[in-house]
Amino acid sequence: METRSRRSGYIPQEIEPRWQKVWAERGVMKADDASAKPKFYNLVMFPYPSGPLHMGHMRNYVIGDLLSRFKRMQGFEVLNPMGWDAFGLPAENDAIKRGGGVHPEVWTRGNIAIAKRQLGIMGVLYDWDREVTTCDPSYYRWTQELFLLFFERGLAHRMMSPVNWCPVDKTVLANEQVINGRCWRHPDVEVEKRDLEQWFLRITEYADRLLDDLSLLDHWPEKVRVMQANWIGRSHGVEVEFPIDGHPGESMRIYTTRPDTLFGVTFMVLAPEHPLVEKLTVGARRAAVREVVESSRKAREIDRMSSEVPRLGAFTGAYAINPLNGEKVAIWVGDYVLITYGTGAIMAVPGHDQRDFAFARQFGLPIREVIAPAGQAQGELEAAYTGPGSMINSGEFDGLDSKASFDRIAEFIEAKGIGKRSVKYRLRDWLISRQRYWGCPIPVIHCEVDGIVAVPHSELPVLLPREYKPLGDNPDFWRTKCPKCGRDARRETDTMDTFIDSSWYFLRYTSAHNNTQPFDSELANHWMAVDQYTGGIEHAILHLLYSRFFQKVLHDAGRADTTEPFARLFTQGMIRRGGLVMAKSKGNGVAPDDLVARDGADAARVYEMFIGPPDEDVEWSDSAIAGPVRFLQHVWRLVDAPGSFQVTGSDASADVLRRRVHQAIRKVTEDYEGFHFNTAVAALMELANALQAYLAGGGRRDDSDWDWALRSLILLLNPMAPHVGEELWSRLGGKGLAADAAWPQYDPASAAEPEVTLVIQVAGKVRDRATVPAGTTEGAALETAMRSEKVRAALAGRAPSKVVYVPDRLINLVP
RNA sequence: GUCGGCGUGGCGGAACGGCAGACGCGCCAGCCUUAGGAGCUGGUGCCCGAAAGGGCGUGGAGGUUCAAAUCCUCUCGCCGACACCA
Repeated sequence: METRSRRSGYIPQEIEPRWQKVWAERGVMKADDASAKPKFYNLVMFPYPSGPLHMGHMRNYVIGDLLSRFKRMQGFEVLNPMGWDAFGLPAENDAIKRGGGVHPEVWTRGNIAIAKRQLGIMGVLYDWDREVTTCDPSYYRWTQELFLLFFERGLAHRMMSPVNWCPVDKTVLANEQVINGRCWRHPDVEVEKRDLEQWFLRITEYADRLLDDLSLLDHWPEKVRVMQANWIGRSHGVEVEFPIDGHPGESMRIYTTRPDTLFGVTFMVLAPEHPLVEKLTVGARRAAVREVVESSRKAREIDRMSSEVPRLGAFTGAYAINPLNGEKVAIWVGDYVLITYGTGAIMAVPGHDQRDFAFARQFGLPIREVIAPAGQAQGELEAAYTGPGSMINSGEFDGLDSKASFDRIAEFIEAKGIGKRSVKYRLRDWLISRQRYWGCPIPVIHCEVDGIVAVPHSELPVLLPREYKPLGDNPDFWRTKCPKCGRDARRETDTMDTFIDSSWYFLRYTSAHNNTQPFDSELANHWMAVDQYTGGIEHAILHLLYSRFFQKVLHDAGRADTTEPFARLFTQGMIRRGGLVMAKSKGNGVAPDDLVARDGADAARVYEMFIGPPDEDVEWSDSAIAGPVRFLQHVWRLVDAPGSFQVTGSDASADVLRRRVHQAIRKVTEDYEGFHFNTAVAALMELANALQAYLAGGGRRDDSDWDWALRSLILLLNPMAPHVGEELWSRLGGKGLAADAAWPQYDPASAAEPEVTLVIQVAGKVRDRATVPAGTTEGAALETAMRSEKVRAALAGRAPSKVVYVPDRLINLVP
């Protein structure tokens, strides 16, 4: 491929490898644990090495590298590590697909090598001494250690449960990995429900803290915090016992967040799986009820999740007694009630709950109004009224405000001993068992006598066998002895969800070679929390919630001071091409290798920053990279090619040049800090244009103003285009590496413009402009405005009745 | 359905309530050149006009304000998340 830059003298292919070598040799991005400088832990979500990286992935790493270089120049000791989320199904699937028997480890290691090389040619630097690879025994032995820590603290347990099963991956999935009833990896594959005994982590014990501490994360995107809060789904309600008519001692316990509607209950509904269904159903209703139970069991998860009517439902023949008003209400079984939430049973208030309303309509059940919006009953309802109002048809509670009555009624219920206040969560415990080979083995042993026994710490790691087949099919792996009694025992053959691996890797980076514990607490406390975490929004719930959970458990275990792992979070947008997200599977990826070969890494980096706001999705353009290419050539010629600009005779003022530089330093610094990289590029281009205008006006290249202006440009550009930065810095005789240079400082007074353009409006319309000294008074501005013929014409003889003056900006004359 | 985000030139996108369209791509004209997919100079929202100048313009309709892309209400369109959680 031909380069675009034959004539400019800027040949990226000649300088890039040279500087990459220098950075590596001098250990530019090595983090010093003992540095006296303020620390800055800059982290980009580590990748799953599934193959070559494309420019969609690269956006992330360029942002991270830019920040690391910027923060270093600002005087921080930067920790900027990288690693590989290397366990996972794609390694197995790919190995199977190719049929050639490629071992997942070989596949994974190969991909790591490719990605690592690609990061290198893009000029992206890391402290590779701290590299972690989650599939390496030197890492997963500590994942196992942490599992045992959870186990010993009662936070890891095994239980029988209806779980999500992906028939393609042949493994169970966490709730978080089921999207609309489908597997997160296979959007066209519906998950099945199976009853299996599985390992869970008790994340629900941390639900309150995970929710409440979101308020500490004021540098996280609001969107992510809202998503996590919704996922945790805490609700405050009341559990109430409804006695069963004709079954003394038996009662139906329901959960409601609307105790103010208790007088509006016209029927009750049990989930099909509820144990009372079998007990309560009367003979004549048995067939109909069984039909509902069977159909909903067989119904595909996806249908059951749909809120479309018709629903499955049947009357059981039994009645409950409303403990508040003594009314007998029919008990139904209905598939819209979930056994997994609350008590698996509800009181139905069709007047004020849309789901109950639909069910009542479908089966011709009564509807009663107990909340009136403006104190007035609405009569026949077309839909449930779910808003606030005052209570009616509610005995002694009539007239109470529906919202305010919550506590009144809750107290009443508690006083009568028929129920109690209760908090429920949508969040479920985290299912971590996976029936796969390529994952971290769960370090426990099943003994017929001693039950579940932890593998002794001294015997870790439980190594994955080399042979690629399910662990359950590998007796050499699972045949073992009980550590307690020494009898024959069976090793656990499930591996862990790979999200466990990534829930603590940021801690491992702080002492990546520690061989006595997962991480050194002192070093972790030094570097944590991560000051800046950058990654994709797709992890808003999964990875970010799990990592927060781990951090809190490790805090409770006395291993870490910090309770939140990531102080500041940035979620970058995705890059599309041809309207689709850039992805290997879509065949629309742009290889960094090709761009580097043609235009150089710096142009590719600048283009990725210039392409649009980093938090938004953007469309890749194959032609628009020409702008950044020209820009870098332009900068190059400012340093290197004295004769290449026409002199046009415009003014060359050193004052103007100095001002432009101070303005650019301010703008670029603020934009880097605020993640406005696209406008930072624009500011750098403007500065380059200002330097050129200075030359075009006959400005001299041998004075100190020029030299300082040029060096400032190079340093501001350096985090974004580091190879050009180093090369030109050294050609200008800069001391040391640009990467080690101090960030330019600006002086606000020197950045201020002495003259401003005053916009002159008449009745809010721009009629003229005038150049006036900064700080012009209102009186002088008005005088200037009235001298304008255009203004006088617009006023047409009328005198302004009102004058609005915004100093140094605008004057508006209102007739 | 609920919640959230976004609608600005041919294109990507700028714009503390105060000059709409910075910066760039593309395009047009000129210069330089053996050559141009290089470089340099200028132009480029739309309409009327030779020009000077004028009018109109940030999805649509209202509103607040001296002043609205920006704030408020309604509405249309696109995108995303959640989706029977009682």
